[in-house]
Amino acid sequence: MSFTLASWNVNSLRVRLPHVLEWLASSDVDALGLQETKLIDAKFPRAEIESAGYHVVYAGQPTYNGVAILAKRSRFAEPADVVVNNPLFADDQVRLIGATLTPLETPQQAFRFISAYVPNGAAVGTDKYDYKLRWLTALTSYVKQQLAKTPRLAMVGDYNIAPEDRDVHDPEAWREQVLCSTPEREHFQALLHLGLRDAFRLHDQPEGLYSWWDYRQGAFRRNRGLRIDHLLLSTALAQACTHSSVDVEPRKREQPSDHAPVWAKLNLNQPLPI
DNA sequence: ATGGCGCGCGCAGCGCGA
Repeated sequence: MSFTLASWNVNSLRVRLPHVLEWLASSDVDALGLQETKLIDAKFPRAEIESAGYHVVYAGQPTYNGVAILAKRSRFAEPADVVVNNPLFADDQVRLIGATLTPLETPQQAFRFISAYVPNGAAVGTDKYDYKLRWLTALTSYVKQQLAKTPRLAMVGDYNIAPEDRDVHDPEAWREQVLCSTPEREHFQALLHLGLRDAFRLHDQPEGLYSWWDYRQGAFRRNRGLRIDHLLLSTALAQACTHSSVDVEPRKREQPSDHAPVWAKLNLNQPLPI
C-alpha cells in the first residue's frame, strides 16, 4: 500500500492548470499540496480537478497567495476537518490549509496533510522579513500542537528556505540573503526538532537538485537554483518513506511555474507506530 | 545579485515573488 505525496508552487493555478492535470496523470500522485493558486474560491477550477479524479479543498484570495489540497478519489475518503490558516496566528493572507486524509482501504492509516506557503520575506531586515519570521514562529507552535494530537503528519509546501548550503547553487552569493539567512534556517531546524524529517534528506540524492529557479538569466538552463520546497514528515510517516525527489520535467515546459513539484513515496504496508 | 521574468490587475505600468 504505497502513497505518493507531493507539493507544488504553481504560481497561478489559472495559468498552470493544464500542467497540473498533465502532471497528475503522468506521475501517480495520490495527494498534492498546491501553493500560490492566486485564485479566489469562486474561480477555483474545482470541476476540472474533480473530473481528473481528485477530491480538492482550497482557500484563496484575489491576486496573491492561495493554497489547496488534492487527494485521489480512488484512494482517499473526502478530506475531513479542513482548517484554513494557523489558528494561533491572525493573518489576512491565505497561506495554510490542512485536512485529514483517510485511505479508503486502511482507514487506520489516516494522516494529517498540510499545504503551506511560507512568506517570501523580500529581503533581510524588511517588514516582510519580520512577518516571515513571526509567521514561522507561530507555525512551529501550531505544528507542535498538531503533532501532540496527530502523530501522523505530512506538512508540505513552499517554505521559502534553503535549509543548508548544499541546497543552494552558489552558497557564497546567497550567504545571509533572504531564503538562506541564519534566522530562517534556524526556524526550519526548529520544525525538524519537533519531530519532522525533510523527506528529501532521508535518502541519497544527487548534487544540484533544486526546486526553484529564477525566470531570469536562463537560471534553469544553468541550474542556478535553490531547494526551498519541502515535504516534512513526522517520524511515524518518515519511517515509511521509501523515495523522495524533485520532478524537474514540468519546469522545462513552455510557460512553466518557476517551481518544480517535489514528491515522496510512502510504503504504508506495516502498521505505523503511534 | 539587480535586472533583464512572469504573474495579476486591468489596459499602463506597478506590486510582488524569490
